[in-house]
This record gives sequence, structure tokens and C-alpha cells, in this order.
Amino acid sequence: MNQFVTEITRLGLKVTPQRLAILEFLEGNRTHPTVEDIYHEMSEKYPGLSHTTIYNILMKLIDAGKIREIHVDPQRRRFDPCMDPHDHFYCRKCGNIYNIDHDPHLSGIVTQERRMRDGHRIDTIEVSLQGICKYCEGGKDENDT
Amino acid sequence: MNQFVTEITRLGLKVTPQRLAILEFLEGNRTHPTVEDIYHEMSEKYPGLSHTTIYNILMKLIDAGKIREIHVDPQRRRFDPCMDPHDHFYCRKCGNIYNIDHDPHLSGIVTQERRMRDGHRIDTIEVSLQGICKYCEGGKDENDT
DNA sequence: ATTAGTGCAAACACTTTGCACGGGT
DNA sequence: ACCCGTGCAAAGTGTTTGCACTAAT
Repeated sequence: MNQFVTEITRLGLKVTPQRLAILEFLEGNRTHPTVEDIYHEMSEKYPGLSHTTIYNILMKLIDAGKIREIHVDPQRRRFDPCMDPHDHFYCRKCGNIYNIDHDPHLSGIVTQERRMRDGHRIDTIEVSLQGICKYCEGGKDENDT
Repeated sequence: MNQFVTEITRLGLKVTPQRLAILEFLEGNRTHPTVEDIYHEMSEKYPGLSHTTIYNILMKLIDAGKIREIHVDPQRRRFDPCMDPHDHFYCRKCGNIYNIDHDPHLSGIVTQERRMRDGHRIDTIEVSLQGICKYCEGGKDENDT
């Protein structure tokens, strides 16, 4: 619990119960929760928690570089607590999102260098894959190279 | 005009005035229009044109592989009539979208091969850049390598 | 006292749906 | 006559805004 207090402080934010709760929820989370996901999961313990507050806090965490927003899901915003470089695959059928390791060829090219392109300052690079996941495809376990 | 008739037929679609108009609007278009963009621009000539129809037609065109949808803009769906492999840069400040050539290192890696990853069948790969464009940054013309 | 954070409700914006109409085969 | 495309209106969904209340400095 204390670790989250120091974490929030480290991010330059004030400590509130809601922030602690959301941070705890996000910590180590490998999914890509929507605002509704967070609301749904947390409103049991925090009955008063509002969408507004979740949005507010998530925005703060993005600004602080603690999480990032991803745009694979055409329907809604999703947030990714895992900041390690990786990509996302969205299954058009079931809507699930899977983490995808950077192609070895892409690592270092996509994520590291090239802070400028055509004179524009680039903050984030996102690689989004779309298609049909292996579970929707019928469980075939094809060569994934 | 006739070219669009044959084009629509080639795509396996029935020819309607609306489809002709939208196809004509999209042809050679280098922007990334939203549904509203199309509606706004076209409703002068086609007073009755509806959002519904635009959505319908765009979906058909996507299925037919004539255009693609891009997800750079967090606010709304955008469509890209240009199917040549390229990426997109979204300016967080002005909201403009710029085409970005594929990094030479990425071409052929991102676009061509690797139809499978982790057993999932991949249909599309999208590389989205976000940041501040050179015009919002103060017109600086920095090294873009 | 001032400031920042919260949360309800309402407003908003984009997208989808239901359904009646019309044109073409 | 049938089917498909169209378009209006309404509903739906995700996000943002206005504002009063609270907590902390």
C-alpha cells in the first residue's frame, strides 16, 4: 500500500484514495482496461467512484508517463499500464486484445530512435495489428513466425 | 465518370449515385476524411445524402479493399482512400493528420510478410505516430531524419 | 481562505439501429 | 414482386463539461 503512496508522490501527484485504488488496480495488470472496466471492477469497493474521476486520473497518469493510451479498439479508449515496448493485436471477432512482442526487426527502430519525422516531433509510436485471433479462427495453431 | 461505374462494378457493388459521388470524392484524395467531412462536403450537391448511407458505403468499400480505416484520431473514425503503404502522424495540438512514408527499414517487414503472429491471423498493420507537428511547434524546420 | 480533487447529472459527439420508401431487376 | 440501397429519426454508447461539495494545505 505504501508503495503506491510513494509512487503517486514520485509522479508529482497528490495522494487520494481513488488514485491509490486505481494505481493498485493497474499495477502489474496485463490487460488493456477501458474506463468502464475500471469502473465496473472498482465500484464494488469504492461505491462512489465516478467515470469522471477515472478519466481524470487516467489522464494524469498518462501525462506522468505512468500508463499509455492505445487505439486498437475502434469502439473505445483503452489504457495500457505496461510501458514495456510491445504492440497490440485486436481481434475483429471477439474484440480481445493481445500483447504482441515487437518484431525483432522493429525493436529499436520503432521504439527508440527517430524522434523526428518530416519535421514533426514524435512523442509516441503505436503499432496496431488487426485480424482474427487463433481462438476465433477455430483453435488452429499455425506457424506464428 | 464512366471510370467510377466500372470501378464500382469491379468491386462487386451495385452502382448508385451516392456510391459514384463518394468514390469520386475519395479518388486521389490524400486527406483522411471523417464521415462528417464527407457529409459536409457532399451535401451541397447531394442534399439528401445521409450519414447512414455514408457509413454503409464506406463499410462496403473497406470490405472490398478499396479504402481502409485508420485509428490515429482518438475522437472519430477516419478513412484513408490511399492504399499505398504509409503511416500516419496525428498532431495532438491541431488534430491534423499527416502521411508519413514508411521507414525504409520497416517497409516489407511491416507491410508485406508476417501474416501470422502468435498464431493469430493478421489482416492489417497500422503504425500511428503522435506528437506535435512542426507548424504547431513554432514552424521550426528541424532535421527530420 | 484558497486550491485541487471528486462525483453527480447533463450535455455532447459519434455511431448504430429500426423502419418506411423507392428504384432496379 | 422481390431485393437492395437509401435516409430520416431515434436510440445507443463513450466521453466531456458544469458545478457544487469536500479535503487538504
